[in-house]
Amino acid sequence: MTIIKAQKGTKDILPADMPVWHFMEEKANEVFSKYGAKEIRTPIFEATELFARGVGDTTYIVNKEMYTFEKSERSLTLRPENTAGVVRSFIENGMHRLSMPVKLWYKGPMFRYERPQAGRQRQFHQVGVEVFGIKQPAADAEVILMAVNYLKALGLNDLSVELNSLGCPKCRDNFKNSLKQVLKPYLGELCEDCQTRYEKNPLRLLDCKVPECQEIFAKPEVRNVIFSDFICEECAEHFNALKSYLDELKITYSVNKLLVRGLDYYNRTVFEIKSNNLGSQNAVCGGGRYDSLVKNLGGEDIPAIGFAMGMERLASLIGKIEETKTTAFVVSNNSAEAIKLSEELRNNGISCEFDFSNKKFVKQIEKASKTAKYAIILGEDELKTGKITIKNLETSEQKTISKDLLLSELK
RNA sequence: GCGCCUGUCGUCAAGCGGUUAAGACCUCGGAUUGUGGUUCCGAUAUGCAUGGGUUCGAAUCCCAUCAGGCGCCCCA
Repeated sequence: MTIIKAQKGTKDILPADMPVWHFMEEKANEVFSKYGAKEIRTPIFEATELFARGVGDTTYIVNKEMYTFEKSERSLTLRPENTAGVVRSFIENGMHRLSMPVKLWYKGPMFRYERPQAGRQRQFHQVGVEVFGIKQPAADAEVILMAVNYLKALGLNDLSVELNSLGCPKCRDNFKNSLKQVLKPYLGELCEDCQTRYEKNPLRLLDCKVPECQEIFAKPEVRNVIFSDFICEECAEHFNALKSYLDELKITYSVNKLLVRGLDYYNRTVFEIKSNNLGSQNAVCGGGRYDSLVKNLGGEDIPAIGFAMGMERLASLIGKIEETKTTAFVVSNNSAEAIKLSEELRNNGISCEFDFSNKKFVKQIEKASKTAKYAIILGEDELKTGKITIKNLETSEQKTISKDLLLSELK
């Protein structure tokens, strides 16, 4: 019999990992609620077309990394990210008629067919926020604030915020054109990837790491274009306003002109939060503004901005959190009495286990000391006298009391 | 999709061509038939990811496959 194993790039989240995951989930609810965000859960699979139109059919994710399958002549895809799904739901449920802003947060598994490595799995989890309906830069600031404060609530401080503005479609086109123009003479020298990027998505040229391409980008005339303030007056105003909000809020950030992000829907503000303790997959958070996505997916013309964080990456930064012990463990050789007493305690809100196999008391207490705070000893002596012995397993204090007093002892 | 490295019990590992496949933790049992976290004993791999090969002889060398790690790519 061959043993069936978890599929490549997937992982069990085991009981020992749960305290960290519960911590991340509880903090998400706690922090995002403070900003008025409500949780939303959208389906794990959607129409393939949603991602092609939403995320963008020239993106790496949509082209190479989607889990797509056919069912009843429909093409379905396991979601590689959740923004498209949330936007779909926003439109479908008529949320544009709610009073703006509509703030939604989510958590859940995402799927991308990639080569796994540290901090990168095929099934992974994201927690994220989407804010709809506000075009003013204060919304950008608030969204970044939500991300930063969530990370703070998790106790993560050694992080840096990077910021950029991609401009609006208009000024971005100008930038793309001047970029293409200045690179034209060097086209033959660029790497293969960059040659396709040149045609399909010139912005992505900026994050190429091939040394030869970097050399070309370092040439003064190319550099001048890359680092030029290409964005139009309105976009620049938006970006400046955002920066001054962040300055006033004492959020430290750095502007990274090369920050582009791989999803097509972004415009104006994009940002990333990175950790220095993660190896090469070091981005814990990525996000930005996507003012035309709602409209492009058939909804009203509603601006939006959001971010997503990789929960596995967060978990590895948080480290280990101890499992909580159950409160009581009933030590007894009388299963009938033990199960009755245990259930009574549980009905009063006290977590409790008991020994099923009538092992020796030594063994039972040993087990109790590993999993519980109190041993409740219900042996022959106690059964005869109608009393109960309670032992605090941390302090070794022990007393025999009448059964009615047990609950107040445990509270 | 590409490159480099790794694969011995549930876990961490020693072993580097001839060993009875160390050791530690966990688990289970006993010392201790009603008192734990210390101690002491004992049990637990005919097996070294899988399949081929080389050799008198392979966990040890070679090849393939699978899985994992890291980097590129990409991204959370």
